[in-house]
Amino acid sequence: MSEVDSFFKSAFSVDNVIFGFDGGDLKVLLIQRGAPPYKGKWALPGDLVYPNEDIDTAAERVLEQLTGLKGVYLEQVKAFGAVNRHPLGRVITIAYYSLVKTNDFQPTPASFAQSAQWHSVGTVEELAFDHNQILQSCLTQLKQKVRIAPIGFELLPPKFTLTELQHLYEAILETELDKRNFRKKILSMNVLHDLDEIQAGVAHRPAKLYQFDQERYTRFLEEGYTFDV
Amino acid sequence: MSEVDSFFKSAFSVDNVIFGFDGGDLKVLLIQRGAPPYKGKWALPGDLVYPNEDIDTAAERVLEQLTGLKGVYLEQVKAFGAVNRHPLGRVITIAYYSLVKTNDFQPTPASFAQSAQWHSVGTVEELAFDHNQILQSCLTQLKQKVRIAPIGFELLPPKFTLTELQHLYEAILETELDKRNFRKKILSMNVLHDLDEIQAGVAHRPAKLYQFDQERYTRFLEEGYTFDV
DNA sequence: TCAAAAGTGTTCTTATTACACCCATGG
DNA sequence: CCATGGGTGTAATAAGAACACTTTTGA
Repeated sequence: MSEVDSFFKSAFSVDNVIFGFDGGDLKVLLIQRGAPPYKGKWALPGDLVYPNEDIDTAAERVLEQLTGLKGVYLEQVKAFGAVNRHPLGRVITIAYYSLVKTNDFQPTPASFAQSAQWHSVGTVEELAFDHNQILQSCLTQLKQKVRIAPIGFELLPPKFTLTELQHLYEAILETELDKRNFRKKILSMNVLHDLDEIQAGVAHRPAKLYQFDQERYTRFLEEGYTFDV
Repeated sequence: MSEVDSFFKSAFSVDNVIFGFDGGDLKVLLIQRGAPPYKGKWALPGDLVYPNEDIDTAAERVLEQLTGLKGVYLEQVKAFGAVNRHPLGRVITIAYYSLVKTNDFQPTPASFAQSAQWHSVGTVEELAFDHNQILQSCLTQLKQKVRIAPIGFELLPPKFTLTELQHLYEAILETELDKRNFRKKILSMNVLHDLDEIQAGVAHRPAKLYQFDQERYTRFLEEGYTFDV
């Protein structure tokens, strides 16, 4: 084997940390590996990148195979490339995270998985490969990003209450927020559209429903507006 | 060729955006390519990752070959993996940036380069591959990071004046800062050690010299301190 | 004595925090 | 009528922004 060939004796994969929110905890969608190595262990969904496929496309493909979803929020975090991270060869992986609405689909284990299941981020067990480390990096990045960009909405249904939004931020940031201050701040950003609708069928005063106003946000961005929770 | 083999018909490289500061502009160290493709064009220093080499190690190696420096600030940004980003095959690259003190070395073109030279970040010409895009990503990340972590000091000599530090921040953040407010803020963080020394040989009132106090910063971090310019 | 950059405080404005009660609904 | 979560305002404090003059040195 020539020297150049040996450089090409390696592969790359993508791993996708799919975040969801069930109203209480921040969740991550894990698969149980259906093939060695680490058969039976929980892991992040991922796959090798096809030779003629962009890495972003590969990440979208992994997401779609597992959830059926297209066009959801997806962001690359970084590459993981320790020599021995994969027991069967040299495989560098590119980590992504996605934000999905848990009600939009039922996870269907893709070819590479025995099963797929939501796990609370706070109580994730030991995962295959270096996936705990990857999850941690994605979580750190999400925490930062959610404060400076209006991406939290990606985890909520199109219509939501302010309390739901607050609980989402509390779950992601792992902190408690003051109800009045949170509402004041989020409403003062002017990117929520008051739908003039209220919850139905709840055993308490029904809350108003809001919607994220993407158009208005885009317009504000052009004027130099910054989102900042 | 089997299907599995075709997955392994690819390589990965690292590219390292080496930032420096000359007192005025933020600089980036570019090489002029000595071999095809893009022979003669300016590019980011980079190299293929050896089969038995961690990607971080590869980035350190590229840096050392070009500068002779070890142990300097180095941070991964992200991977670039469009199918056609490299004209000769499928090559994914992992982008890093480093912060160096320009006075510590003279760049020596490594084997892969005809020459190496500092360029002002603001006036970088068209580079080889997708390197303009990579540079842009690293710059964006540096801008964010420099505000929340005391890494600016990595670009300055061990002893520096507050005005030099301010000019550095102005160059990175592409903004003007108020002298009094900047000094108040940076001194209130208590991570600068006043050396009780002053500049010599300047045709104006000599400035006091300061040093970044890494130990004190580390101690503060443990107490939950956050750096924030 | 001039030019050039160093050094220094105060006021005003804005953002952040802390905090407690009444309201609407379903059971 | 009770339990549950929804909804609201103000005062105190802290952080950020704006701003001008005196000092020290070398030429």
